[in-house]
Amino acid sequence: MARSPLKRQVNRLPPERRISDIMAAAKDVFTENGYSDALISDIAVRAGVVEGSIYRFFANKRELLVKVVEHWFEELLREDAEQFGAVRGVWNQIRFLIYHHLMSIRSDPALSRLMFQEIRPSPDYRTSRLFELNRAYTHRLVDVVKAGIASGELRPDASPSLVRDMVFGCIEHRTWAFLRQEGEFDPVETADAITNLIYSGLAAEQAASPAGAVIARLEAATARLETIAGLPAAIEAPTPAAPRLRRP
Amino acid sequence: MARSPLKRQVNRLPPERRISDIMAAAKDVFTENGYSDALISDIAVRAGVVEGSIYRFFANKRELLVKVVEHWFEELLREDAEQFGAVRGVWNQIRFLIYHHLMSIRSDPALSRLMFQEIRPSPDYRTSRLFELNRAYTHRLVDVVKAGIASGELRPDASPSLVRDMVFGCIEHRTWAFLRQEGEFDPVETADAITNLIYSGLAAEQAASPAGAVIARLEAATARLETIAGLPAAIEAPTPAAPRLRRP
DNA sequence: CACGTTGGTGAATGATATTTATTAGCGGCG
DNA sequence: CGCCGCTAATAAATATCATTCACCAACGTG
Repeated sequence: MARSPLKRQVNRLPPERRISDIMAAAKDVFTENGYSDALISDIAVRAGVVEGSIYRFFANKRELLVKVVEHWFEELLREDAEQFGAVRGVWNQIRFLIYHHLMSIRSDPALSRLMFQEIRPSPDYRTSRLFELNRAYTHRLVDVVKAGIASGELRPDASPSLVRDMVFGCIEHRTWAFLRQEGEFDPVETADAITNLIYSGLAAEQAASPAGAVIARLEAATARLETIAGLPAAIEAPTPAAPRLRRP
Repeated sequence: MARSPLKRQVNRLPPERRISDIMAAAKDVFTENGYSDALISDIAVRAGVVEGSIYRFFANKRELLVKVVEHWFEELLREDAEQFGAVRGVWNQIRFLIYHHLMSIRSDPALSRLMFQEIRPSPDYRTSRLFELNRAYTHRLVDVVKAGIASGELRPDASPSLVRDMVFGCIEHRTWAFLRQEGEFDPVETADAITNLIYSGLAAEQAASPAGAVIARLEAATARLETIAGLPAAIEAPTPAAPRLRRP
């Protein structure tokens, strides 16, 4: 119980300086080792403080991680926002958003990784500041799509939120290999490919698949799905749900 | 040092029985608490064994998780595979794969979550059995798209792997809210919406945006991207990269 | 029925995040 | 100018788990 009366050295620095030192050290250690293999003791050493001091500024290891990622994401949003403001035209804007999301992943893969794989899965994410930031970030695409629909450039029956999920989901799937530090990708080329696909869809020219035939196939598919998957009767077979054809 | 010579009870059961007991208990504890908050001691109690016994069958906590998820995923593949074999037609097959991925997530959200958010991100995932299984699972869509291109039903310039990323990425993004146990989704409706969007794309009718105008917009976008994003000179501006129009 | 072997046991160990008792140094006040 | 209380930093203690290990119950074998 009795503690030896050791001489101790005290490191007195302005609090902002300490906080930014700790966050900088934490960023390095987290990105090098991942969250669970990052040691508080390691962060403390690199920040030039003692372990206990970290808990004076951050409630626990997880809050430290969140603060580090928040800081990065805020920077990202700030610089991105002013550039986006200068882009005109629906098509142009969609392409820009895709391109920049790819760039942000490529520019700091380790932090993107922490964001997508460590923070977003956590149960309290929805109530966090990062959730709001990310929401605002991706919502720009929703707004662009809505504007495009309003102006008649995009299909009126498209779901803006589905487009958002498709675009950002696609980007993340595409970059997963890269996030594991394996391989490279070209943001411009990738952005163009994604934009192109989301723009034109997968179907061949009308000539190759006449409307009637497609709808017939779809109806067959619907019927079969019910049989094969054993859908409970409560869930209705989809109403026509036909792929909207160019010329109905 | 000396251990007290306590009487101890020994639980002698066929090894397969013990293993399946442990895996069942582990599945429950992992899905209830998530990986890092799951306690080995808790798993041991529920399986009716002692902590040390778990390490007789599984090298460590992580291997136990992997085995649990592998088991689930194998079941999933088995039943899915025979159903898929009965589906005919490109369009039909794409819709089926989307629908079934949605169903698998909805049927066991907690296990899907462990697979996508705990296992897939890990660094050694690429060399694991689950990686191979998942690869085979998603590769079916790649094959379907290739076949569709060969038969002329799908655009010949579509990238099959990009379609795969777009579809599975979209599904996962869409179901994230659900994975956090908040909200519901209707697999049939969702599958139809996704299939529809990937099929027809986002662009409005040709009539509404004549080819010339779209290409002009695209070229403007390309030029602007270089300026705004400060692309290094080494990365070339994308070649026309025009959205392939229905009637070039 | 002695005896080696297998596999199960539960306590010990080790690694870390977090807490706490204690003190260094600053600033206000006599 | 010096004492004193207060705040913030410190280093050691504690708590929490995963993992290991020394020991022994049961089974099979000769």
